[in-house]
Amino acid sequence: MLDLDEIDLKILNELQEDARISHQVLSERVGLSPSPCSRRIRILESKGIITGYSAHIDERKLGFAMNIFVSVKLAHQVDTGLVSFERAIRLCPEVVDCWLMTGNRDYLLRVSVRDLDEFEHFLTARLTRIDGVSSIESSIPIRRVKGGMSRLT
Amino acid sequence: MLDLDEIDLKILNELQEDARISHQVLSERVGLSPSPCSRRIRILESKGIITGYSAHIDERKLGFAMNIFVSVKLAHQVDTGLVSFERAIRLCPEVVDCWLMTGNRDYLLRVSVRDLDEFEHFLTARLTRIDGVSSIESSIPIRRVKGGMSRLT
DNA sequence: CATGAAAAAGTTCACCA
DNA sequence: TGGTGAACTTTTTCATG
Repeated sequence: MLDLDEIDLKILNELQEDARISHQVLSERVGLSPSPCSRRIRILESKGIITGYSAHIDERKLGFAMNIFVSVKLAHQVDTGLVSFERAIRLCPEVVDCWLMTGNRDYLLRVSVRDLDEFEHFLTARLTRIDGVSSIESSIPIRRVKGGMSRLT
Repeated sequence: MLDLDEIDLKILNELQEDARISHQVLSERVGLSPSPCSRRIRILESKGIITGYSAHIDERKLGFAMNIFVSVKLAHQVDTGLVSFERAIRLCPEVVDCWLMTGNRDYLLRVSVRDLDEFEHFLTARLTRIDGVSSIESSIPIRRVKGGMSRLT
């Protein structure tokens, strides 16, 4: 079903580092000519191994200088909690990352804000108003050491 | 210095959702013609607002089905701890994300592994062997609810 | 900033090895 | 599967309004 060889992994690696590289340059780097190269790309896309392409945007340059991790626990009695909580979270522009954790109704969020004032507003005007939210814990990172790329090897 | 208008934000949004969109289609969507559109893109790149383009790869399809968050605390006495720890982390293919947290010598990692066996190997053969690592706590997410995009608004 | 045309570059396809 | 070359599309640049 998958059958990825070394060349496919090289292609994935190159496209992960620069999605707008031309097929010509890409084909030279992976040691192929352009045609089979673009064929392989289309196969990788159709198999769902490549799921899309996106521009990387420097959030700090747009004014979102702060990241904050927030652990959220939902109240035990709320039965439709997960679905409605997740729907609410997806509508928050501040939340850039959200994981459902093992353990009961535990979420880990990463929120992106301009400053602490905006974070306080996010907490009071949004997060605490979502139905079923019972406890919140925040921690503040200083900087990102590594990130943004998928594991390939 | 920045001077981003509505159209620039639309461009960023479109490129974040599909970095390989053609300039023609993009220009239609943002309500411009292709020439000024590509000029704006180049400006956004040169200002460092767009920092790159990358393919999204489905890690699960490559066999990396599990994510694990790992909190690491470094021993207090290790002075060159941060630099050498970070260098070691950058060399671990399993670590897809790493944040330096506030609080003393605290890191939050996200590691991507095939299964618990590989995770155990990562812990015993890699992480615990890095100089200065004093305590480790793991938590396992069930699924990602939201993620992968930068905040724009 | 829009338009339109021309030049350059990139992509895709049929066909052969 | 990979290579070649032709047909096609897209991108870039420029003159003009």
